[in-house]
Amino acid sequence: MLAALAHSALMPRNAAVLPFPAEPAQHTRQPGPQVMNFAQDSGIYEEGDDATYFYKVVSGVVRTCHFSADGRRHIDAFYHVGEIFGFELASEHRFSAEAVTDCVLLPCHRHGMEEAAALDGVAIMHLYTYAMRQLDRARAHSQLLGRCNAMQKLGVFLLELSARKGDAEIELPMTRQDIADYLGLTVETVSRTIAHLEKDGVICLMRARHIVVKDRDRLEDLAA
Amino acid sequence: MLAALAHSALMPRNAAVLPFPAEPAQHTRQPGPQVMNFAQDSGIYEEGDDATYFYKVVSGVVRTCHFSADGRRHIDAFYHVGEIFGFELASEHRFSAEAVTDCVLLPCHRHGMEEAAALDGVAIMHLYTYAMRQLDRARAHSQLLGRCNAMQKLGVFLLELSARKGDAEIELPMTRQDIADYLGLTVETVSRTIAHLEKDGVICLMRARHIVVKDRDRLEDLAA
DNA sequence: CGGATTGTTGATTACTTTCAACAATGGTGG
DNA sequence: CCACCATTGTTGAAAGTAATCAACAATCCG
Repeated sequence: MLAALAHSALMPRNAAVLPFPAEPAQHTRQPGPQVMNFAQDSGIYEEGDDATYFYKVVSGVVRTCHFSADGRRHIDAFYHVGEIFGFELASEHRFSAEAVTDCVLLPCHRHGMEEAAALDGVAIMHLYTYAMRQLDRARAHSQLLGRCNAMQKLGVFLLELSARKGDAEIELPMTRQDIADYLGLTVETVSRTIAHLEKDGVICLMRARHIVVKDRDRLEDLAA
Repeated sequence: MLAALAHSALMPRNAAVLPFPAEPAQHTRQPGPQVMNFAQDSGIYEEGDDATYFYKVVSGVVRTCHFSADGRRHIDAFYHVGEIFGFELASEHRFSAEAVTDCVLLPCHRHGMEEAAALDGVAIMHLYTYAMRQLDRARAHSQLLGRCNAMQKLGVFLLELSARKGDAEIELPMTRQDIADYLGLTVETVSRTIAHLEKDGVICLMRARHIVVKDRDRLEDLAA
């Protein structure tokens, strides 16, 4: 069991990885019949739905979000290939989930996971590790929202996307509105801030959704 | 094991409870020699310290925080009696912890916990439950920081304190600066917003640290 | 009592939002 | 294949909210 912990420590910091269901599904060119397809902007589940299933992203990007009484949307997180979302402690989902792009998802039955955990110490250790990683992510996000101005928020956001891809060239899967709702800004501010970064030569805006990080150091200074 | 899950579901939503160490310590009038005392504003651990110990609050209030390069402080969370803080996935603490008031804390050895978890399915289930509860808390905080104005932030903050105590009369253990750093505001804005709430008759400011919620409904409307 | 800390209040500034208009893009059907 | 329309993104001007700078009041300790 402690070996499982040690192993976890070696995994990438923010990865949302669970060992179930079996990995093969994401490696096959033709995903088995157990995967589901979701069109861009379609809902996967809604806040308050029974959390019977959680999902692993096989391809595409997913957002989890919450709508407040006055109609404003808060995006809690984006989930990329290989990541897990929708796993809850409570019986209901606390956020809605929607497809940012066309997606292939692998739905996993929650009770299956819990039964596996009951039988298998390693499985539950993974559950725990998953929860703690998500926690780190959520805390980092709180810090970003609480302490930073628009420029810093965008800086961190772009650096994260770039780091995830391991490349200075970023293809944004989400709209400006998505970015705004994730960073606690408005579309206009996101747009203006990106324009400002381009004017300063920190990034190059090839197309609206295609950005190249020109000066990573300066971006990191901003994001500090 | 599933019984343990069901039990967890009955516990208060945001409680940060772990079964270790044994509960008796918090019930004795004279805590045993294993507890530690911390004076107000003293540091418990610093960001980057080895996360050898985590802590349970026996009395007092603790804040976990992070200092950014430009000297600004972000308070991640406040921990009250019975709650656990400083439990990490990584080997180092990601935040500093400080005593908001004079505190009595019960330090717990991390490896002790992990060994217990390795041997005991219920123990690790509690670990998992703890992590997921903290996650809910962190996500709610992100939402608050990302989507709300000063008035709404203060509304939610005061309602939480009031709910925790189960009383409309609140004794604030923290300074305005603490509140500001927790809500992503400045001291001045916190002070002004509280004054505004008082002028509107929503709260009554007995002393700076002693607030009575006069009109809970209106406060909830603000906080929505 | 006196000094330091904490909290309040006022005036000004800065940043972000809001409102508005327009440009670019992408998908669809003729 | 192109034109058209809806969606998405950008930019400008004005307004609003919170931050900053500054001064003062209240409170807490020694």
